[in-house]
Amino acid sequence: MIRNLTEQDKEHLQEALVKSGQKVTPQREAVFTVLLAERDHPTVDEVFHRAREVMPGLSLATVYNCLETFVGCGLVRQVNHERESTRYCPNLAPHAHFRDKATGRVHDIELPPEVLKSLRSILPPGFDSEVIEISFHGRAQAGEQHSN
Amino acid sequence: MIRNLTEQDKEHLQEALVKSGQKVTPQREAVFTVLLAERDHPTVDEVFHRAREVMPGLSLATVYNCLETFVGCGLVRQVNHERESTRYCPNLAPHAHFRDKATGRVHDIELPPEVLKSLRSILPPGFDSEVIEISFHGRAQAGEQHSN
DNA sequence: CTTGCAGATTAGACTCATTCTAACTGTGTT
DNA sequence: AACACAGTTAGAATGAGTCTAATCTGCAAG
Ligand SMILES: [Mn+2]
Ligand SMILES: [Mn+2]
Ligand SMILES: [Zn+2]
Ligand SMILES: [Zn+2]
Repeated sequence: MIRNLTEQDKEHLQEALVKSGQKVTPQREAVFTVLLAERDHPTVDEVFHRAREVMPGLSLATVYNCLETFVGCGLVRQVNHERESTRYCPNLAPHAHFRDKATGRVHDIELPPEVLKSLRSILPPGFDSEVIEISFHGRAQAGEQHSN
Repeated sequence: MIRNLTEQDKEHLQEALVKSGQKVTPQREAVFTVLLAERDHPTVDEVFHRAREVMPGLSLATVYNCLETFVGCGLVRQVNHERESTRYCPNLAPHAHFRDKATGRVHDIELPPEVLKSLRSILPPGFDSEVIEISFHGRAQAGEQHSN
């Protein structure tokens, strides 16, 4: 269930960390592995429990630290929905999030470049946006499986 | 600075409250007045302090209650940005939010119907969204005054 | 080798926005 | 008057997230 990182993934991790002057550690590998294994936008706590199965001594503080580090070096995105616990997403392609009212699950929604562009175009001159967050909230029919 | 509600606004408030089986109270009027007076997306605490100037006995709990009530009956929108305190917005037209990195201020960004439509169109069949939240984060040049 | 250092990890304390609880108030009804 | 009921209130509780201070872990210098 928590299969190991591919060589590709390891390189991706290492490059991003080293590029921002930080080290690859067993804890960071474990946390990153968890994020890639199941792309269901886990909360910190969920990451913590999953990672512990493979590294029992891991602390919650370290999970917070690792995730912050990953966000900082662009390996992972933070996903916020209203006041709920922060979730984490390793999908680096531009996408929106859909939270299912019924299940609480969060799905990735592909964001085509032209839609992104039309969104940017609504900003009046003088407004320069680095981050755009788009989140939907509603119902997804069962059967509409994870476009996770 | 906290000028009174117009007859229009009073009717709007009353209608929304009564329609959902709730009462118009002095506290609710005060909180609503604060929201309409300065449309700068205040936090609960900011609403609290502003409303107190006009109603010194008002409690923080009541401000939370009023705002929740208003959101519930569609008088006001909640605005979330990452993990910051929740803000409140009485602008009922469809719009996005832009948070200025430098000042922390939140600006309303008009959302034209065709952009809203193109956004809805990215949802795969089976996904039915009731709420769409769009937030930008970046820098607004001074001089780009409140498109509040 | 030792030692020193810097970054990383850890447990636990702490913060603070928000929620909850239980007492109280005000208004309208029997 | 006694009651019902929504709303208000102060303060306690919650809990995600942050901070602190004590280790740990490589690695590099002496
Ligand atoms: Mn969100
Ligand atoms: Mn937001
Ligand atoms: Zn995602
Ligand atoms: Zn707004």
